[in-house]
This record gives sequence, C-alpha cells and structure tokens, in this order.
Amino acid sequence: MKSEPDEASIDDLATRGTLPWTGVRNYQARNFMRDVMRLGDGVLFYHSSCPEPGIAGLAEVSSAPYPDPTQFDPKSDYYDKASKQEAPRWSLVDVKFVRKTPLIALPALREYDALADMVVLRRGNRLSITPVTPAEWRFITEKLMK
DNA sequence: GCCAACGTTGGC
DNA sequence: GCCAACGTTGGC
Repeated sequence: MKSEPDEASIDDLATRGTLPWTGVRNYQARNFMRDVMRLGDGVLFYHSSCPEPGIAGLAEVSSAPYPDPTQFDPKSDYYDKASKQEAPRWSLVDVKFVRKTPLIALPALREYDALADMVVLRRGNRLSITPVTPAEWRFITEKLMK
C-alpha cells in the first residue's frame, strides 16, 4: 500500500498504531480493499512521491472494509458529492502498524529477479494498492528484512 | 518541472 | 459506444 510520507508515513503509523486508509478514489484500488483484502493480511508499507521511494515497513489489515467517511465530508479533500450515504462509493480498511524496516529503496527492489513481476514495480503502474504474491512476500520479509 | 502512462469525463 | 481532452500519479 502506497502512502506519501508527507501525508502518512510509517512513523505516523507507528505513533498512531492504526490508521484508516482514507482517500482512495480509484476503483481498482478500492476493490482490493473492499473485495480482496482480509483481516490479518500482511501489508508492505510503501513510501511514494518522496525523495526516497520504497518499502519502509510492515503493517497488517486490521478491519473489515467499511465506507470511507471522508467521502461524505464537504470539507474533506476527498469529498465526493456524487456518493450517497445509502450507497457509498468508496470503502477502506484500517491498517495496523507491525514494524519499521530498513528502507528497501525502489532501485534496490528493481534489482531482484524474484520481484521482477511485482505489480507495484510494473512500468506505468499508478495504482496505490497492488497485490503481493506469497512468493514475493516471503522473499521480501525473509531475505531482506532479517 | 517534465513526462509516461494511465483513468475519467463528456460531447457526439 | 467512441474517443479526444483533460486530470492524476509518481518517478526522475
């Protein structure tokens, strides 16, 4: 899951313990949270749009999906006037801090053959939430985060 | 700031 | 339904 550290960094998550993953306004990314993720699923916390993009820590899905409250808040940057209370358009999950890791910077991620097909690394990928295969998860957590 | 690679919008 | 124009993401 990508986050701009200016908005929510791994340190912010460590301080808060849990964060609602607000602000996703892309249907594919929403579908991952709403339809694919399960309570307890592992999360690679990725810092994007910053001086050193890369994986900065581990987290965990800590809620079932529920409507993103910011879509109904006219004062929010994420307000969606077309979304109705009775048919919310945007869902999210809560994400719980697990631990910080040494930063695995984007150029380093690109060097590993085992990660060659990782969705987040694909050319032109802009999705803020992408799936990680079990093999990719094992490779990153076991080999790189000892 | 640039630009590739999308996704969304809206006219038709 | 098509597609051009526009907006966004995100690395560099």
